[in-house]
Amino acid sequence: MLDLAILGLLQESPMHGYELRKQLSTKLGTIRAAISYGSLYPTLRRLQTAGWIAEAGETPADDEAVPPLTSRRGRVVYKITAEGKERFQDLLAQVGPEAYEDAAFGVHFAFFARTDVEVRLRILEGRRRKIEERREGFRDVLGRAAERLDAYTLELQKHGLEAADREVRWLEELIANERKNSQNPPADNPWRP
Amino acid sequence: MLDLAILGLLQESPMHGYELRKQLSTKLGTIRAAISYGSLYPTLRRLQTAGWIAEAGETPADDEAVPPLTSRRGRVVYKITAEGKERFQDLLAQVGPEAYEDAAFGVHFAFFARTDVEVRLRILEGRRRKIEERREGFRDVLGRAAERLDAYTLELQKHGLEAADREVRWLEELIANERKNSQNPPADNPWRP
DNA sequence: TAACGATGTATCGAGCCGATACATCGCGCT
DNA sequence: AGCGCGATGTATCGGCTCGATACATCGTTA
Repeated sequence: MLDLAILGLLQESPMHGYELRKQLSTKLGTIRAAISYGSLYPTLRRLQTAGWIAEAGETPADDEAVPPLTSRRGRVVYKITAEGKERFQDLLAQVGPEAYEDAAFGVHFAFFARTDVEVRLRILEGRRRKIEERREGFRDVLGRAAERLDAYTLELQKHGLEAADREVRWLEELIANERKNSQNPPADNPWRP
Repeated sequence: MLDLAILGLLQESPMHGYELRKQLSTKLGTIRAAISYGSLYPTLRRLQTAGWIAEAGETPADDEAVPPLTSRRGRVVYKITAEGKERFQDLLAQVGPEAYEDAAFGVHFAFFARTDVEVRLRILEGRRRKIEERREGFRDVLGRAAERLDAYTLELQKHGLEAADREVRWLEELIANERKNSQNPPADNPWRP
């Protein structure tokens, strides 16, 4: 899940850890909050071991000795490898039920511009079903057990129901748009690097 | 965080793990999804070791031998202890910055009916500040960097902004209500067991 | 009575987070 | 010049949590 996100970002341009984290935070909106370094760095090492990414060297220039003193660790820039790009495409295409969860959905959605239309539709519809179920859960509680709940729990349920409802409508718009655009030529796939 | 939730529920009535999980899921609305058994059972044991909760026995009745055969594990009902009730009150009152995070906020909110007004206000206002910051983050991205983003990322940001905006308004309503009710006698603290 | 789904307890590996430590860089203040 | 301070940057550790899995019992229905 983090794998997909990192590979996707590195595909746009080489980057080091800190930058990666920042881009992730903004790109993923509410759904996925911020990624922590305790997850990021181990993942980077795992990806490097697997061969999906490699260090990019940051122009070593012409020094005689390697580090003069004070170990000098400096920033580590990573770039994606050819195998990494394949892996990215695989991850993009293979959509299991976990892709509808909050976090994973956010990541998948963030790279929709590089995803096939059919896959996009599959994900959006799966997500919609999931949120619809959540919405029905709220409805049930409010309908069947409202009198047994205190005022605050009730308020929380009402707010949850409304949020779910909005999200379903949002997804519906997106789905309708995909269908329309897949009829006549999509004109463009607006992704600006 | 799970501690608070479990102690709170057990205060309403003794319960076993499975039931605990169900109640949690519905009571906590969207904010906190479902709690997994991999978290629940270890936590229960920890709480029991600490002395906050104890097994309630489930009416052992009058059997001569303990388990006839087939180890017969059966359901384990837990009840809260006196120390546990103290602990619950402590956890309710001590509101650090972590109480404004999604998960913790949901749990705290779920037990607002048994929380002091000042504490309720502190939590609601802290939460509002947090969501306001999140909202500003979305605004910044949409204002400053909109032209550099692809259509889907843009859409995600817009949806995030709208959701954050709604939540701020919701919190504002709740805060206004608290203030109003803390002026004249609250009339009642509607919590039905 | 046999099958099946809901109920129920429990563990394991892996992922992820928050806190923490440490180092460097650029900037402004005095 | 010197000093501090916040942003940038890499890295680890303990602990919590999740998803998957296993296993057992109960009630209902075919």
